[in-house]
Amino acid sequence: MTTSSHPDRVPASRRVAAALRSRIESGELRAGAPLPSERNLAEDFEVARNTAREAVRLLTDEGLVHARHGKGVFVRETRKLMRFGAERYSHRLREETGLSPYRAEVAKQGRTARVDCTSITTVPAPEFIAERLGLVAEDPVICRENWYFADDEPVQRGITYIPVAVAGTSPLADSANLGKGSLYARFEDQGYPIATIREEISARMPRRDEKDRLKIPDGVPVIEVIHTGIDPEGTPFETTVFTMRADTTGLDYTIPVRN
Amino acid sequence: MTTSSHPDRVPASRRVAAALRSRIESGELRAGAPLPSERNLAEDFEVARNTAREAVRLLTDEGLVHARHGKGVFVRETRKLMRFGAERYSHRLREETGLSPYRAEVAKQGRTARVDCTSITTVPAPEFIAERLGLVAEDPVICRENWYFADDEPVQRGITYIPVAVAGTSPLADSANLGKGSLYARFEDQGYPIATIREEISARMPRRDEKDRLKIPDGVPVIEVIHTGIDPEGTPFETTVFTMRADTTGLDYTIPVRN
DNA sequence: CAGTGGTCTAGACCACTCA
DNA sequence: GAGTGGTCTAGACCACTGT
Repeated sequence: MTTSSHPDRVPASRRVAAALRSRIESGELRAGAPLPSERNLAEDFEVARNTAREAVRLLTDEGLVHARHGKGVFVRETRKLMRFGAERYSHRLREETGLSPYRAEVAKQGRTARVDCTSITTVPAPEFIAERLGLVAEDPVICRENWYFADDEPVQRGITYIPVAVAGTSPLADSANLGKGSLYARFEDQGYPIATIREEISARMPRRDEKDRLKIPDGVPVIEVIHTGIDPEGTPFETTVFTMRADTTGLDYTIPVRN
Repeated sequence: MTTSSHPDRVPASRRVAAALRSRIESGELRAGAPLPSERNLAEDFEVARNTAREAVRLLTDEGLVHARHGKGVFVRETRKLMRFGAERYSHRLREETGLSPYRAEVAKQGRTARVDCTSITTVPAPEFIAERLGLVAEDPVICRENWYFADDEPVQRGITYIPVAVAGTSPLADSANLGKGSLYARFEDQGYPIATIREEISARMPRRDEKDRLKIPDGVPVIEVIHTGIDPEGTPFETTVFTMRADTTGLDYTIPVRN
């Protein structure tokens, strides 16, 4: 009766993880509180340190806790989300504040925005960009890479593709400093007021380089938005790929439904 | 050991991971192809099996590969996304097809939809629901839990909250079978045609139970959408929390920009 | 310095898959 | 039965953080 083929034996690492998880969910371990050290967990649960470590990793992969080298493992703080919506492209908001959509959003949350334009190049359009801009692949496009910060913390990256015909000789084509109202004001100058946006949204785990540059902790995915700006005639004039960390950033759209 | 003071700063597991990653990105290892077994990797790179295993785990956590017990580790297939947009709430689409928004979307992709309503209960409104429905917390709401499948694969879960005043004695309050056009047709019957939707989007790693029930592989996040349906007078009449796996599902919105 | 997590080793056995 | 990944042990040393 004691031994048999396969009892529903739960691996030790999951048992330890489940115990910790319930102590977190019950509120016994609050946000910011340290977990017992791996060596203590090993002792308390009578497992090897590697097994305790595996348990902690399971929680890390769920985004419940995060480790700080040399300090300990802590219950993750629930961070306030900044949610970005369609109104950030509003002409009125731009006129009232003179700010770019990103700056306006961050200012609204009482934080300090910074945007670094790290590169402006002309490249052949990748296929998925050409599709969205009504070009054929390899057509040249201006490619602007921007990094967005709030209180000096990296928040998102945006890579904007602009047909050369749209950018012309305007600052869009080569100037890092776009002036008052920023990118969308310049599109308006060029004869492309934004009337409609298309936003294609997905989520995935960050690649190593993204994780490093956006300082994304373990167990946190990124949201990827392929954003396309469209003028009143239905002509797309720019596509931007945004990549943002999902624990501090989200989206919020209010959309009329057609009948 | 070769050097003593400051040997190469890159841990062996990351070196192995980087080597595999570049073989994947170069196309040498295509989607669906097996990686060398952990024991082979250990031998080839002259590390312990656990170290090779750690390397594989790094790739798994990036969503690049996935392990199948007893078979091997395989480069993940890029699966075609089903993207859900606002037009799925369109009255016209409903009239033309007689289908619920989900069924219409899945049919459009040539797959077979199934929706299981697993529970209908009346509960006190959680705070975040009460906020969105203009209620006070604890007000009773109908709570409908639905599971959505495409070709018998689980795709998403939706938990819909409806004020009892809205549901009345209609099928919304208690019937799993909602009839032609489904949920949004019934709201229309009750005097709440959908005019506007608000969609709040975030992403996170799945909890253990979500991972199991949605059959989500390692390294794949979920997208969470808090959807609120609003009538022409601006009255919200239902809020649904959707949870969907991010490797097969996405969102696609076309939104007019206010000036 | 002591204590923490990060990496690594060299084994072992279990659970699953497939020929 | 042979080969795969999954779990586990009992050590070891390194890197980082505090005092």
